[in-house]
Amino acid sequence: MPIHNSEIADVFSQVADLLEIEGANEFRVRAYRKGARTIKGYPRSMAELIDEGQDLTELSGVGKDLAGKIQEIVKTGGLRQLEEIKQRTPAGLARMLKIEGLGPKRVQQLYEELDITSLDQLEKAAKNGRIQKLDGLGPKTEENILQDLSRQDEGQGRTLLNIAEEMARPLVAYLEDTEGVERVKVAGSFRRRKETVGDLDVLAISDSGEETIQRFVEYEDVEEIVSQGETRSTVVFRSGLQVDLRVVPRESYGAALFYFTGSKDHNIALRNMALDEGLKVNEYGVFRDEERIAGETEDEIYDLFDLTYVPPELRENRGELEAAREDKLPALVASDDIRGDLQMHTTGSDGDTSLEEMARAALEQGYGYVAITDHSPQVAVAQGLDAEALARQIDEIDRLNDELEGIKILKAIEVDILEDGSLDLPDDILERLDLRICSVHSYFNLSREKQTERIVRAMDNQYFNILAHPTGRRIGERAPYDVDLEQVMEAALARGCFLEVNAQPQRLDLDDVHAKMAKDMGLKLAINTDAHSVAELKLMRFGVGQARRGWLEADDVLNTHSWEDLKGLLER
DNA sequence: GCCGTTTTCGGCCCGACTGTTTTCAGTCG
Repeated sequence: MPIHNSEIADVFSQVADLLEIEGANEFRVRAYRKGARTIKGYPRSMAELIDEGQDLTELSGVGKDLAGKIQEIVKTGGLRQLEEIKQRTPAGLARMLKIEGLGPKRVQQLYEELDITSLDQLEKAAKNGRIQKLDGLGPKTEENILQDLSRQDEGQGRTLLNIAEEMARPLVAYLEDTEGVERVKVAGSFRRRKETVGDLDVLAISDSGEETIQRFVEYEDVEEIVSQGETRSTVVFRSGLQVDLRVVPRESYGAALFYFTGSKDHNIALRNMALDEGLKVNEYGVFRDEERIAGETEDEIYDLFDLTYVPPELRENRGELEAAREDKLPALVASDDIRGDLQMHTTGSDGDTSLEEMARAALEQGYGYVAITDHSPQVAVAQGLDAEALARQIDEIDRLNDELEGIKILKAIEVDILEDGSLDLPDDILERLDLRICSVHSYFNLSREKQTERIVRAMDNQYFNILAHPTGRRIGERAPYDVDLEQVMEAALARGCFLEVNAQPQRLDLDDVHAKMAKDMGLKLAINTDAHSVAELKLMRFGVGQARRGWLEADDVLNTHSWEDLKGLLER
C-alpha cells in the first residue's frame, strides 16, 4: 500500500508541532509546515514522483533535507526523526496546541511544570485550579481552556460552503443596516470559494468602528464573544461557526480585502515581493516608509507590483503570482457561461420533481439544454430505471421536446459502473440516449488498482461519456475511494470520455487540485448539479467555484458549449 | 529548514487583542 501525500504531510505537521513545543527555531518549524502544505496540495503522489526519479526539491518549500525525508517516509512508512522527537516530547502535546489560547510556550510550560501530556490531564488540571497558579496564566485562561475542551467535544469542524453562505447572507444584511457602515464583504476562504470554511472573515468599512463592533456582538446568532476590540472582534455562533469582523476606513478597503481574503501563502508571497522593493504591505495599505502608496482597491495593489488582478479563487500560491506577472492568468469560467446542466434526477428515480417541471425550471434558468439522468436499477434505494422504464422516459422526453420551446431535453441516464466494470444497462438501450453519465455507487473499498481498473474498463464501453463524481467522496462524511485519478484521466482522454465536477456542496468532486490536473492534461470537464429538485438546479455556482479554483476557462467546460458543439465533443 | 537577477549567509509577514502584567509575552489569523 503506497503512502499517500496526506500521510507524508501529517508526519511533517507533527514534526513541526513538536519542534515548536520544544522551542526550536520558528522558521525551521515554518519550513516543515510549508512542506506539509505543498505535499498535501500536490496533485501527484510523492511515491510516483520518486519512482519516476523526479527531483523533489523542485517542489516549493522542499529542499534537500525535506526531499530526503519524503523519500524515507515513502520507503519505510515512517520518519526516524519523528520517533526521536517523540522520545523527548510526548506526541499528545501536539493536540494541546489546538486548544484556543494555548500555543507552544504554554504547552511546554504545562508539560514541564505540571507534567500534562494529554487533553484528559489538561482538563483535570484546569478543573482543579492548578493551571491558574502558573506564572503568566490566570483564572481566565483556565476557564477558556475548559470552554474550548467542551466545545471540542461537540465535534466542530469546518463548515460546508453552502452552510456558510446561509449564515453569511443575513449577517451581511444586518451589518449593512448599521449606521456609519458603508460596505460589508465576506473575505477569507469564503471569498476564495473553498469547499469548506474554518470561520467567516467579515470586513466592514465604517468610520465608527466601536459602534459597528458593538452591533456585531449583539447579532442574534452570537452565542459567545471571544474578543471585542475597537477594530476587530471574534464571536462564535450558536451553530459553532466562528465569525471574525474587521472594521477598516475606506482608504484601506482594498488592502484589508486583500489581506483577509488570503490565502496566507498568497499574501506572504506578495509581501515578499514588496520587501524586495522596499515596500511594506499590511491590512491598511502598501507603504513606502510612512507614506501610503496604495490600498483603496485590490486592483491598485496588484497593479503596483506589475501583476494582473488575481481572482480570489486562484489565490493559493499555486503559481498564480507568476502567471499574473506574465499576464497569463486564465479567463476563468463564470456562471453566465453555463448553457446547460448534464446531471439531474426526477421522480423517475430518487428526485422530488417531475421531468416536465425540471425542464421548465431549467428553461427559466436560461439554459439551452438539460440532461435527465435518473439512476439505473443497481441503485435500488433510488428505485433506478430498468430498460423498459427508461424506454418510456425516452418517449416522454420526445413528447416534451415537441411541446417545449427554447430548451432541448437530452435523453440520458446515470448508469452504474458494476464491480467488474460493466455498465448496469444493456447497450441497445444506452445506444438510444444522447448522453450517458456513468458512476460508482458500490464497492467503494476496492484496492486502488482494482478500482482504477474497474473504471477504465467501464470507459472501454463505447457508450461511456462522463464519469460522475469521480472519487465518490462526501465532505466530512465519507472519504474518497482509492483510485488513481491521473490514470483515469489519461484513459478518458484516450477514449473521448470526460469527467465531472459535481456541484453538490458536499461532493464538489473533482476537487480543485484534480480539476487543474485535468485542465493541464487538456481534458475537458462537465460541471453538473446532480439536482434532485428544482431548487438544487441553483447549486451550479458551487461547481463553478470549484472549477474556477481549478483554473478552468469556459472552453474547458463541456456545458459552456452549445448542444450542437457538445454533441460533436461527445462523439467517440 | 528554505532560499537567492544585490546574497551560499542571514534573512524569513505583520498587526490586534487578551490576560497577565505594570510594560509585555503569547497567541491568533
